[in-house]
Amino acid sequence: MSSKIRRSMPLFPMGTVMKLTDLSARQIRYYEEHQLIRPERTAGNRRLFSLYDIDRLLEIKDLLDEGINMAGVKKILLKEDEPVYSNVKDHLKKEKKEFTNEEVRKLLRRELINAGRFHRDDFPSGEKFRYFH
DNA sequence: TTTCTCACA
DNA sequence: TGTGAGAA
Repeated sequence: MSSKIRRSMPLFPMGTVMKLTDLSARQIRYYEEHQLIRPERTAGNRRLFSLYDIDRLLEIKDLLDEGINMAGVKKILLKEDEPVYSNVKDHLKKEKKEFTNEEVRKLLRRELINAGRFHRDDFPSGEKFRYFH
């Protein structure tokens, strides 16, 4: 899936992100210090944010509005950064094992099934796949 | 003009 | 978190 790549594409400068998220440059840079976002840099050291970064910033803002402090926000968002098998390829890589076409199809099917149980907050520990948004 | 880093009456 | 200085 290339949409994932496109979401991570560095596109927007600070000013645009400030308007889009209604956050101050100070806040945005502060969240970056806390590893909540990882914007790229231009040759001139200017930050370039991706759609994914903007989405993260909006989530941070929501969590903060809900009264959660930075420590809490970090715990929640960094948790999502844990090795997550967002696609079969990553899963295969993690397994260090060759999969037959049939096994790949099984994984894909399971992935689609899981994708369906979207806004259901039941993620048993040990769950191989997790989805957000 | 915009954004960056650094620092704090 | 805000804000201002000095640089790029």
